[in-house]
Amino acid sequence: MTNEDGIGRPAMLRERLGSVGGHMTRRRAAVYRFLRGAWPHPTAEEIYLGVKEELPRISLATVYKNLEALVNCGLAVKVPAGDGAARYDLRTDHHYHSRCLQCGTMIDLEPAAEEILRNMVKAPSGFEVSHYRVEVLGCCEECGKR
Amino acid sequence: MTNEDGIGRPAMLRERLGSVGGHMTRRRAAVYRFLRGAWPHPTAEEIYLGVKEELPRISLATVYKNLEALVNCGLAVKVPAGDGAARYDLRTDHHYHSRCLQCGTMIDLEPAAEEILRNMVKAPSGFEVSHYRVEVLGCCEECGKR
DNA sequence: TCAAAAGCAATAACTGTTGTTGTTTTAATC
DNA sequence: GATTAAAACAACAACAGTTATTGCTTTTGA
Repeated sequence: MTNEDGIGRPAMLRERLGSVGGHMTRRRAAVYRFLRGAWPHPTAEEIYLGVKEELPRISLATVYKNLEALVNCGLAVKVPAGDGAARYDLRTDHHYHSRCLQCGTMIDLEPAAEEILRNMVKAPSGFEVSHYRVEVLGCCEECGKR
Repeated sequence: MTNEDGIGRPAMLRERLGSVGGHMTRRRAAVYRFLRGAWPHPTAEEIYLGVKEELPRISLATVYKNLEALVNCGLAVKVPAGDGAARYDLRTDHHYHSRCLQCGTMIDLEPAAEEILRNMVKAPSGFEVSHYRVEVLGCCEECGKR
C-alpha cells in the first residue's frame, strides 16, 4: 500500500509509541502492519487470525493490548459496532461509517461537515458536545445480492 | 406519566403482545410498567433491580426475555450504547440520543430530518440504507459540574 | 375445565474484552 | 557490547452483557 507516505515507515510507529512511553516490539509491528495491509475495519479476532499466520504464538489478548496501544498513541481508532465486536481502523481523521446489518461490513463515508450536524441536532442544555457519531445502517451490496 | 393516551392501558400491552403471538404475564406487565415509570433509558440491569422490588423472584434473564418481547412487538426499542450495556426506551418513534461519556446517561434529541442526513452523508454505491443512527457524545450537565 | 402454547426461574454457556501472573524482550545507559 | 529498569509477552483467569437450555408453571383459548 502506501509505503512512501511516512505513515508506513516503521520509524513512524516507533516514534509515536515512544511519545506515549510505549515500546516497539515485533508483535506490535505485526499488528500494525496487518492493519495497514488488510481490508478496512477488521475485528480484533480477524486481526488476531491474520497476524497469527506470521507469528503463530501470539495470543488474542496480546492483539487486544497492542490495538489498545495503537489507539492510545493515535495511530488507530476503535469503532464499536453497537452489536458484536468492535472494529479497528488506521485512519484517524474524523469520519463516519456505513455498516451492513447482515455481515457487519463497515465502509468509510466521506467526512461530513460537523456544522450541519450541529445545526441539525440540538444537544440538551448543559451538555458539552465532544463529538458526533453518525452511522448509516442497511444492507451492503454483497448481502443484497443474496 | 401519560396514563390517558391509550399507550399506557394494560389492554394496549396485551393487544400488542397478542398481535405477535405473545402472552400477557405479570412479570411482563411489571417490566413494561417499570419502563414507563422509570427515568428514561434504563439498562436491563437497572430494570431488573427496579422490577425486583415488586417481584423479588424475577431473574435478570427473564427481564432480558421480556424486554426482547417488548422490542419484538414494537413497544420498546433497544439502544446499544457502543460500550457498556444497552439501554431500553419506550418511545418508538424515530429519534436520536445524546450520551454522556462519563456516566452513560442518555437524553433524547428532537427527531432530525432524515432528508438532511441523506444529503449530508452519501452511502456507498449498492448499499441499501435502512436507517441512520446519530449520537451526540460528550459530557452531561451533572458530570460537567464535577 | 383442560390441553397446548408460552412464560417462568435457574442455571449454563457464550462472546467480546480486560486483568493477572511470572517470564521474556526492549530501549536506555553505561 | 554488557547491564538494567521498564514494558511487553503468553497463558491463562476473570469479567460483563447477553443468550440458550432445562424442566416446571402459568396463561390462553377452546
